[in-house]
Amino acid sequence: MSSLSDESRNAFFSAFKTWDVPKEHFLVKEEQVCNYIFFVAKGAVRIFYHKNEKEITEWIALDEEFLLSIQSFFQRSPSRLIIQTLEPSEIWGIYYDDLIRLATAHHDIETWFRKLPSAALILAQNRMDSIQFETAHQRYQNLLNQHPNIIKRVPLTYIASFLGITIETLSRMRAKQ
Amino acid sequence: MSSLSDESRNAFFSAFKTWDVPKEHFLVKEEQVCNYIFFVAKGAVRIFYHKNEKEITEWIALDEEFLLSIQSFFQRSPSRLIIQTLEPSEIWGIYYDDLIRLATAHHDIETWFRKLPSAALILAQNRMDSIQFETAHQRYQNLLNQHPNIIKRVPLTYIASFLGITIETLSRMRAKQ
DNA sequence: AGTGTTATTTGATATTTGTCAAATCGCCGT
DNA sequence: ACGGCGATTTGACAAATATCAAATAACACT
Repeated sequence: MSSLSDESRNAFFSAFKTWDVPKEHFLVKEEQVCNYIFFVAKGAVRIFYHKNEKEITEWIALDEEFLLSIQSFFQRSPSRLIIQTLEPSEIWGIYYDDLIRLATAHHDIETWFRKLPSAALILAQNRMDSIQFETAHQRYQNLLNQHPNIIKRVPLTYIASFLGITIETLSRMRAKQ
Repeated sequence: MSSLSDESRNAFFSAFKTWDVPKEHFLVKEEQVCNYIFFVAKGAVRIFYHKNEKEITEWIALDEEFLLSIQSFFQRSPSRLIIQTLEPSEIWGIYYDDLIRLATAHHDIETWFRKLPSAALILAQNRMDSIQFETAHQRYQNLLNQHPNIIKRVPLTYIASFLGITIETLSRMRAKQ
């Protein structure tokens, strides 16, 4: 994003649609195609999937963060991931076809756009790393350091699910500072 | 790959270079750019990275499997991942520039190529899922079912590292069938 | 074949985290 | 302010896996 020219950036932001959505509104439902790259202008949104009967939180985006189902958006296929607001939120979104049009017209947008999946892959690998090699306590501390607002604003269930631990364990960690 | 026309497939395979490499040969060293998509025609290759002082196995490819550092190959940036043979192997590789040339000439190759990062993302997410929600024993059983040859041919250290458990635990699992 | 080296197995114990149950807190609507 | 209900905390205990140490097995080289 920082790599875009002013002109491209303007074109990019002009293409956004905006919505005011209530709490627990679905931006992408299960098996829907994710047609937008979303930007959470204000609010809180979780991205999760179903595993057995449970809902597994993959990420929680607060104010001024992008999110989407990369796989669904890029492969134009139904999404395993579900995207839902946790608070009343102001959401922006750029539609797939519009983004393709922009990418055709602006080479730097094209470049940015093309890098998204492999950038997401790096994030996924980092997260895997953290689940595999860090203790639950370290993961909690990292989240606390890097995203204190998530800890403050979001109910324990979602955080515990994101960290891959039980609510009880998370509660105990929180207790000893 | 199965989606390619015969013509494209021929063009694709003609573009491969081939090498006979000894055991413990590096196909990609740390911080090098991964310039090839590799195909392990015969042999065994591990892909791993350094975490603290340790080597973490990300995957082990045996005969007739593709592998590469997606992130490095697509972003043209230094690889965190290291690729090294575990046995004397016959390796094929298609060079980045050649693949780009092919993708320009053959639309189905372009499509295949473009999907690689988001396809890899799905695999990464599945693996994360398995690390997060399956027990070590389940992961071992799955590997045994899906890739029995890895268990047979590859030293415990690499397998244990891939499964995210200690050698001792793996040895014990193996003991009780 | 014999020796040194590395890989694997086995045992005892510690640690981390999960599970189940119950108590308490905090918020929402009236 | 009150009652109710979901969210969070706390406790006791169980399960899975790691750690450390030692024994044994497999292998590579002369």
